[in-house]
Amino acid sequence: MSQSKNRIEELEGILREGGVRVTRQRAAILKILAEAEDHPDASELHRRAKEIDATVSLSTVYRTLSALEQQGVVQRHAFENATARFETADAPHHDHLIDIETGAVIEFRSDKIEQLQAEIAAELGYDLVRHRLELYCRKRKD
Amino acid sequence: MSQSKNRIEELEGILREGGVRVTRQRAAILKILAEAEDHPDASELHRRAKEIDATVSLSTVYRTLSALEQQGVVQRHAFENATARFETADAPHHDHLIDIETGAVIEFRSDKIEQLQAEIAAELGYDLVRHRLELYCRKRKD
DNA sequence: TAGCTAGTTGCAAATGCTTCTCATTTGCAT
DNA sequence: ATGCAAATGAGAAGCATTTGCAACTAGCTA
Repeated sequence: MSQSKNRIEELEGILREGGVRVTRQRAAILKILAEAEDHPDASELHRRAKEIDATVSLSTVYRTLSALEQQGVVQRHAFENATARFETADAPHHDHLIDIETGAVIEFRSDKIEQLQAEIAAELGYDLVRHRLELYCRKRKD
Repeated sequence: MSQSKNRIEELEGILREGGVRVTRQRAAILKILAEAEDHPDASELHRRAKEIDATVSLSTVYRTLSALEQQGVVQRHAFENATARFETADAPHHDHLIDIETGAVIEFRSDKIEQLQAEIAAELGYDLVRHRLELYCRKRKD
């Protein structure tokens, strides 16, 4: 896991450069986020972070997530009928497929769709700033 | 406006068939919705509905919207950092472009994107049930 | 047409997620 | 080491939305 250790140090560096202090609590949250393979929400992050540092409060989780989001280190997603979920913003841009039975999230990317979106915006006289594309699916039965 | 009058009677019929009573309050909300050219939120609908029937409460607006949504008569949208907005579900399926400066909503449709979405879901072993595609844009300057 | 009854209503209180307040603590530049 | 602005924990506050409850009413029934 020295891989993720480097990752974490890198993220801490980004924060310090952005004038954001790396506290014990933030280090814990950062570690949890960097190692997360899923898209946890604030209370799940809180639960996990407390295992590293029991003093982390839910307020701090929210405050840290906002700070990290502003630094571009974390991305926030608001999927349908659910609390906000988070992921580190290291992977290249992607959209999400949500399993409506389990809540599992799968990442995917389609350059064709990306391009079509920009074209549509342009046709309507707009510049595309960002988008949200979510596919709500059910596992194929057959 | 006898056009929209028919529309409203049609919607009322759908409700009655679904075992949902058409009360004074619901009739008012339905009329507002049928005539709306935009995508109002609950409190805006409340404001407008009160002009027809001053007794309509915000609770009833919410309860009615839920009922209408369940009957498939209304669609609910949760755009970024905003309260839920509603529209009648009569127009064929479409996605939305949101002007991030004014909050204005423009509807569009791309069969190519629709098709690509289904293909992506299939490739990942899923059946696409529904999706959400929103383009957050800024009006082109020049 | 009057009556019945389950569905609806308004109001206020409750929810649940997220943000804020404030007194106290702490990172980190000097 | 010191100082001080930034960060923290605990709990209160916000806000959109939902819910409990007692009073009403749509609309079927006789």
